[in-house]
Amino acid sequence: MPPMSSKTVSASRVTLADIAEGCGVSRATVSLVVRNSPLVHADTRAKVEAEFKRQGYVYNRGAANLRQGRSSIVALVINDLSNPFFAEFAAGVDEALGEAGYAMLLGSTSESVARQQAVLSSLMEHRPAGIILSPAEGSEAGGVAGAVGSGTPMLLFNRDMGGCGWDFLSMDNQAGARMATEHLLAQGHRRIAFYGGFQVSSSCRQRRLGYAEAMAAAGIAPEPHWLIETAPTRLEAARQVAALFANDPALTAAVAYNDAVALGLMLGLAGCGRQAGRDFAVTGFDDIPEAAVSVPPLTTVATDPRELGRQAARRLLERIAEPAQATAAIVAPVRLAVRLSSSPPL
Amino acid sequence: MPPMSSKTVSASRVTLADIAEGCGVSRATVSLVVRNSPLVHADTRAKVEAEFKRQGYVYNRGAANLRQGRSSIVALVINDLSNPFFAEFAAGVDEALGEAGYAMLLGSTSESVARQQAVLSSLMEHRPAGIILSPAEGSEAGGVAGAVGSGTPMLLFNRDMGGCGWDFLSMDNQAGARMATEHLLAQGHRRIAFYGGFQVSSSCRQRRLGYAEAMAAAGIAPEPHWLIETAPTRLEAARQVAALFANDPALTAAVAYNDAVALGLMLGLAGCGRQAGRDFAVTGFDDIPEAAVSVPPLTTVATDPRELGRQAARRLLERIAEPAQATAAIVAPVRLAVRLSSSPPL
DNA sequence: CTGAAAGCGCTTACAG
DNA sequence: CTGAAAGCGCTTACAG
Repeated sequence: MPPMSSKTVSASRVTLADIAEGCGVSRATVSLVVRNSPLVHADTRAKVEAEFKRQGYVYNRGAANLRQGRSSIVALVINDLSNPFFAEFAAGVDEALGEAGYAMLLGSTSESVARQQAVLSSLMEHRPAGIILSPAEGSEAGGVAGAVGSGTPMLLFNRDMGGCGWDFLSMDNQAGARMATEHLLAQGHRRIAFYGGFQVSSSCRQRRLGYAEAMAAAGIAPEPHWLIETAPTRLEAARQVAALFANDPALTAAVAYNDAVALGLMLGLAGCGRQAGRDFAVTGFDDIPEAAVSVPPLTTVATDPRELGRQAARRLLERIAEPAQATAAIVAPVRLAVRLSSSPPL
Repeated sequence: MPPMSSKTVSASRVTLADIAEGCGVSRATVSLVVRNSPLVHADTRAKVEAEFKRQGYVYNRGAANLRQGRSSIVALVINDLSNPFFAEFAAGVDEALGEAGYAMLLGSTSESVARQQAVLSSLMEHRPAGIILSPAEGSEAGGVAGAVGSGTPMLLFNRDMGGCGWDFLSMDNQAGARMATEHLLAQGHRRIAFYGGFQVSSSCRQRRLGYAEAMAAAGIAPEPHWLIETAPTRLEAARQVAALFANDPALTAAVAYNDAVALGLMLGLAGCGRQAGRDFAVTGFDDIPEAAVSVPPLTTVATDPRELGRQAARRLLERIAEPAQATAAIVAPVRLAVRLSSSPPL
């Protein structure tokens, strides 16, 4: 006599075979139902679906992927999730991935190249269909390629690593810095510094390029000491403010590498007896939430990180669908949010 | 004649069998090597590991998990990644999970119960070893249980849903609000409102409780209209400020539900001819980055969301290791960050 | 439209 | 310490 079991279902151990047996069809048929194949008769489908409910069936996508030799996972590797810019980016990636039926595996590197290698290797063991990587500062193409291999489509975000056949998405750093500089020029500033960031980073180079472009167009040749390098953090930016005026006390404005640097700069200005937005103009880059509420509110180049995330995911999915297509470098537009920190010179 | 292939390895299609064949051992042996079994001879291990390198082998954790009937993935489901509090929390979860060799599958719900159901169901198909869920506003235990089943350990974060045999981790809302209220009382305030949040949310109820406790201890019976409900957003908080003074223009301070509400409240005060930190004291909750740089800087209850994330992950991993143990409600301590927004009354 | 058999890449007993 | 066989839960041809 069979036991009166399977009324209470044992924790999601229900398999396709159980369903098949439960309603008297083959496993193949159940498999077709689960994947919405039109081959199966409506009555059969209904019967099978009722059995799904009854037994509490949960599809095992891992098993399916193993058999099919594909994957419904995309890995996102980010330097710093606690940076709101990347958090928004991740939210955008998740959004677009979810729509396409992919799940997102997330890893973070804390800007450490060593951790990045470890995280990439570990994520690869889950056989993602593709990877979105925002490279840690100082990443090298060789190391990353070694961890990822050549079989997994990858899209680089924010920092390029020398065309290794990967797609690359970034915001238009050059145009952004150009817009910020042009804005300051339009306010009547002439002696404008470019403040902060590491020269080695591609985003810093691009922003400096935009700055130089605008200055040149205005017929101004920036002095070498108008270019000040600092770690891209608030604290470091605040510390270096003295260096800004050491060589040229007549500077009246600065295009900061990013908002963190700009906020640090504004803080440091006070220590030099100057006040941002009053006797010195500052612009930032990123438009982090704080920018709108700082004192004074910070004029900055606004990007839409969530939209960037969506774009990154969509582009990667395209490549997953068609791996052979040519590699692309996508540049997303930016806009200037003008606030009080960028007033005309005295 | 065999082809001279396999010099350039075809994109990570290398399997254990290839390695076994490549160095003349059985697949079982290679499997033992990959899992660091002490059973295998050092020479054999070295030979196999050399072959890993040579062929560029990547372990397929999905296949291993399928066979072993376990999982090395944990799913994190969060209401809003663009909220820095949750982003930090996620970073902490990721950190602790990584240390333990787990990968993190991330989903976000945008505070939508419907999306939460969809996300949970979708993530379950990847057979996570456990789930950390920060429930969307209005979640019900039944729905969540339906999507997750009873076989997967789950830890709830931040919002409880009526003891369904799940672990629950939250910060000490009650103590935090009590501390904030006591601080205002110590400054000499008596007519103190509790401002913002939805009464239905457990965190709001707990904070109100802490507020009431401190008031009672000071011998003050809060008037009913000192409790003002608003959506927990800056905008809504700013809009409702008039309501605050409609019934009682003599209020001198408010304990705000969280920092967003507090910042909105401070904004709205200006519209009523008052100034936070000068003729009205405000405290917040969360210590978001903006709190330190707002004008005036916001006194607030600081939590350490990254540490909360680590704790959540560690607790979940414990339960995964030992599913039978009793369910726990973990309350993480908080501290008060005193700043200028909470000055004494005029 | 449905069923029996083989296989995805791994691990697990079970012998040796 | 190593090997041959079976199986995790699914899908894929291939017959019917």
